[in-house]
Amino acid sequence: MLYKESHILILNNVSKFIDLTELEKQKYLSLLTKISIKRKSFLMQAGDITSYEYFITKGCLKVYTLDDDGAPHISMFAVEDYWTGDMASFMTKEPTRYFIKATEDSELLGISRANYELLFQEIPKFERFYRMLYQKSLISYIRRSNHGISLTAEERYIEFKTKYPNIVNRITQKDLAGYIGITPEFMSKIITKVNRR
Amino acid sequence: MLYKESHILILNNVSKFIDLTELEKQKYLSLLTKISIKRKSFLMQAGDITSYEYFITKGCLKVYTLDDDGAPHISMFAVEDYWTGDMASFMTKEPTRYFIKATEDSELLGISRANYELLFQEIPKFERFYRMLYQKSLISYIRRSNHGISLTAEERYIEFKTKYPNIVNRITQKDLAGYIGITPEFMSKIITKVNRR
DNA sequence: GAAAAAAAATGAACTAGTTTAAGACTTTTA
DNA sequence: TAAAAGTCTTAAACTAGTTCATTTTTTTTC
Repeated sequence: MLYKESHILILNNVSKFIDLTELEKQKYLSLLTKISIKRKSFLMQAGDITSYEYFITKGCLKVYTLDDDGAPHISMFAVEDYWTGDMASFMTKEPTRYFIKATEDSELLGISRANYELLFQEIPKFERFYRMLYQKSLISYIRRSNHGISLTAEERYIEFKTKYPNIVNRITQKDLAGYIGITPEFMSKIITKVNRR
Repeated sequence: MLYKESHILILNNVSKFIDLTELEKQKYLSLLTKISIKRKSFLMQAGDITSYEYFITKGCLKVYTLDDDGAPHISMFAVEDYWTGDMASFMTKEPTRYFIKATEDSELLGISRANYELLFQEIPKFERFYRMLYQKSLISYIRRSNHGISLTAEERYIEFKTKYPNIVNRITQKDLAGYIGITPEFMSKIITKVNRR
């Protein structure tokens, strides 16, 4: 069977953890919705109740909250082969506190809450897939939550650059500051300092 | 069937997400190892390759790393009804960077790597249990990793006190500082300031 | 229950990161 | 392609949090 490029990407992602038969692949793909989104538009805004989780097949999006002073705090950049969304709102049906905005024209595959539940009934192997996906994410978020309180801003910047060299060049310095957790002004100083070496 | 108190605790924890038959319960319990650990002794030290994940049935433990200057950074306090361990080392068999030390005499139930894998074969429902457990943990670690970079130390302290009122009284101010990500001296100042209100 | 060890409080001098403001540079839009 | 909007840089004054040193209080140990 010949698949579209975006479908190949998501099937490869799934195959990192579980094997699917041709029939299961087709069933799985039938539960997904293709979404195109223009640069600068929103996939989600604070207050929304989100009914989808998303897999990025093309582009880049930023996931962030706004604090009381209106300053953005970026929790992740989602690029090709990443999953994103607000799991808390997806699970509890409570309004999200997140904004998700495309920083490039992007293409996603979404799975709705209903289809997510259906998926486990139809192909129980997906419990394993998500168990392993969440386990892996958990390891990196535990790491990140420790680094947020134990590393200096400069150390966090160097870590980000090393870990995601491909993402650094696709985002603005201002957004990077929002991810590292500092002001754009101080981000500018750090970058000047680190590059001077 | 009559169960030991510690077994009731862990079965209740599991039943938050999945239902087990009597036979499955007994099978599950047979895969667990009971561990007793004295205050001030280590469940795990940096460099160990950990082969267990742990459920706490009694007591309190702190999970932490030491930075280059030897300062401790506490990533969680594990009390009754919590799961702990180093998932990264448990999964990859690489040496851990964590220490886990009992702050009270404690009792745990451990599941070995071999039995963890066996569990999924014998009772596939456990894929679902761990999928949901990890999903829930993920939500709170995403939150924590954002708060680490976006809140002040005082705000993080107030959040911790509100979220875990039962834990605050069981740990030292010094350990709390290690969790909040500040020095014990500054922790002391914050507590004096907040309590003065 | 006394001695030792660890934790907590306090203060002064310091550093990492913020705020505000202004000018230069780059990207977007009409 | 010019104007507008947004991003980046620099610098001075400020604040949150650290470091170091000392004293007091609490907990542990024998």
